[in-house]
Amino acid sequence: MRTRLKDVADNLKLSPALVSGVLNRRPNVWASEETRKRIIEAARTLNYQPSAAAQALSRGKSDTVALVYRRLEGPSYRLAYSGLVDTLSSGLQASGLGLAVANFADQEAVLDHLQKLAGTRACDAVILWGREQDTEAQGELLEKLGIPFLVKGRHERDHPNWNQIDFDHEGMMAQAVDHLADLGHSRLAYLGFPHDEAFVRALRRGYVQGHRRRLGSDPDPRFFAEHEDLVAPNAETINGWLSLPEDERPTGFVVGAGNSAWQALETCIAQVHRKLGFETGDDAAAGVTSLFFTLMFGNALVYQGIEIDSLARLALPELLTAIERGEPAESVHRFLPALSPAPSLDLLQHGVSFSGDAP
Amino acid sequence: MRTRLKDVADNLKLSPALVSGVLNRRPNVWASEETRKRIIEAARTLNYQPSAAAQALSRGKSDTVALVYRRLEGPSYRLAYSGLVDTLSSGLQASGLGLAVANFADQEAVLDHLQKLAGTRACDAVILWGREQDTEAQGELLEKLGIPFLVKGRHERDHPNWNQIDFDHEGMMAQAVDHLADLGHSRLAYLGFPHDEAFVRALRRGYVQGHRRRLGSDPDPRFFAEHEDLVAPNAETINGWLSLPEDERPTGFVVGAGNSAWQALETCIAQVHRKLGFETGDDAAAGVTSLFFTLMFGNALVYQGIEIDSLARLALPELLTAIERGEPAESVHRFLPALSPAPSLDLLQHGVSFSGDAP
DNA sequence: CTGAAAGCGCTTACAG
DNA sequence: CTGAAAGCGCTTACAG
Repeated sequence: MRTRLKDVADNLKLSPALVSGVLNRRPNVWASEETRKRIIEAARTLNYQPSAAAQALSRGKSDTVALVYRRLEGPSYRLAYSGLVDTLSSGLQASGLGLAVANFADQEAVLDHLQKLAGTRACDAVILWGREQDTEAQGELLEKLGIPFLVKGRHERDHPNWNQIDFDHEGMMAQAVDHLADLGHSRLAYLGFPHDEAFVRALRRGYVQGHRRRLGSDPDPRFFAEHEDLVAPNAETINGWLSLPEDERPTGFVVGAGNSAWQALETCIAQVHRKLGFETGDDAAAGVTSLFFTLMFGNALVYQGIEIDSLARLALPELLTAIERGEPAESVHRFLPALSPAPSLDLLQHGVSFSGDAP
Repeated sequence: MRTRLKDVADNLKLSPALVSGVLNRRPNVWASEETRKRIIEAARTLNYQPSAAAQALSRGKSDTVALVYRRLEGPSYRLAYSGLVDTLSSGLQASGLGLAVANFADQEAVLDHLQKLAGTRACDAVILWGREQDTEAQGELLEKLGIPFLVKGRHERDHPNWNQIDFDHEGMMAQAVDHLADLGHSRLAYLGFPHDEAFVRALRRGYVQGHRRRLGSDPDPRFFAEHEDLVAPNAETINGWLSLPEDERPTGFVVGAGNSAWQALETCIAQVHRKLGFETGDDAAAGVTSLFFTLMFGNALVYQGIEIDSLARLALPELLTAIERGEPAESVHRFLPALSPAPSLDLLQHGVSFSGDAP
């Protein structure tokens, strides 16, 4: 049988109220040092653990934060979330809070669940993760329901007062431009995603603004391409660029896309007997990659494994404060990761060479 | 203000007990169809949601399952877990159960937390994930505490009665041997991990037994190598194999290791102007890879993205039954995925060739 | 078919 | 410094 508060109190011939007060360090509870010691000792000896349900019921809070999101298909989404739960759970645990996770296939189910969470009081706060097109309505619902929340994404325009967190995509692209300019490249090209999502727009914007600021001009529109995450369409565009006269073609590449763009870039460049690198005469590239990525031929600086958990770690304190105070947190967090060298197989050092075929 | 059971009852001039009984479809509650309809309708209208805490307290169960694990460092571990939480959460949700997640840096903290979970009754069952060396003691603790649990891993020897789930690593390796033999290869080599973990041993065992069964002999001990997940040591071994006389060297490769082994294999084979493939004259390989993996030069059948969530999906029903019955589930589940073609860049089709240097 | 009552295990004023 | 009492919002026999 589990030991209850009453058991501890009976054991010490004290009232449950006093034992409860001491164990919870309640400020206006007066007990001699001696009594406190006995209480704490007895609780330990009897292995007393307060019932979570009873505490939740009487305190009116669950000491639980819910992570709620719409499930997205495909391994890249999975990847993008990996590590998130780890970080959230351990961060919350450190503050004595539990993490409940719930995900659903469609937005309607998510909204239903949020409504239910509010009704059953199963959590004190919510963390929303996912694409802005989903999280926006989710946040609005929580706002209406008066539940503190933290949302991943870029809602600064329509909801500047939301507690929100995301990468500083603009800054990331600007850093990439700076790096290439530092290496001496002035004709830059951009490989991005074609999607109409907030982070894609931010990458785009960051590239354009970085280009203006650092190189004093708008990017050459010929050298701006956005393709799905497939090798072939990227390769076609890149081959077009590379077939231009030597003094016209781009030599620096900013990547705001996935691994397929990188693979196309490396392959195409190798086929014209060049490579990505940091030396004079090398072409150069910088930008984002997926979590697992290895260059085959050359070297480049990348945002690799840009850790989604950095985000969580950054915004969690604010959320915790909001939970304690019971009022919404208001803050926009943007995280700017650093460029670092991508791992490379350095195949060119190991006997690989190319004839001139195009993919 | 939230609406409580009492509000619904007052509204209908009924007793809370009746309303509760009808809403929970309790069998020995008698109410006219008309009354039932009115109750359900009123609950809907008033947006009544029973308090999770109150239900947990009075029912003595939390309708929550806890996923507890020791946090392992490194992206490959992350990857191996990605998708797990998605699957568990949605699977449990479908049965009206919530998922609580807690992870800790070290084993001691995990055990503490399990003890606490038992004491606070914060969950009805636990799912343990991680390496056998950790989960074994965790499972033993839960067994002692009398909490139903499901554990990922291979505990069939010491705890055959545990509800446990893992891949059929033996079967996977045997399938790989069969595939290579089907292609006509008889001199096989094995690239594995050097670790003393249950799944590594199972891969090893599966290869050896598969080799015996299909090829009628023990594997050639010269062609058996286990290296850390790094390219260089794998490449050294493979180069040794490839330098043997044509009619002695292995032509089929079973991989029970990570992407580095594959990268070494591909590079070394390409440098002797061969490639992995399914045609006569090709070398061939089959085995496990990490979630994100692309061949550069050739083709092979792999267990790619062997989905950890298949495991969860497979064992969850059993766990749910155990929770309902309140007694431990007893069952060993092994999941055998199918080999499928790895994605390939097919660089050999696109102008890549090799000189003879060694990595 | 229906309702009053006790109980789940805590917390929180409040009176001493 | 201490203890009796009410309350959190349900569920569950139990008596009608």
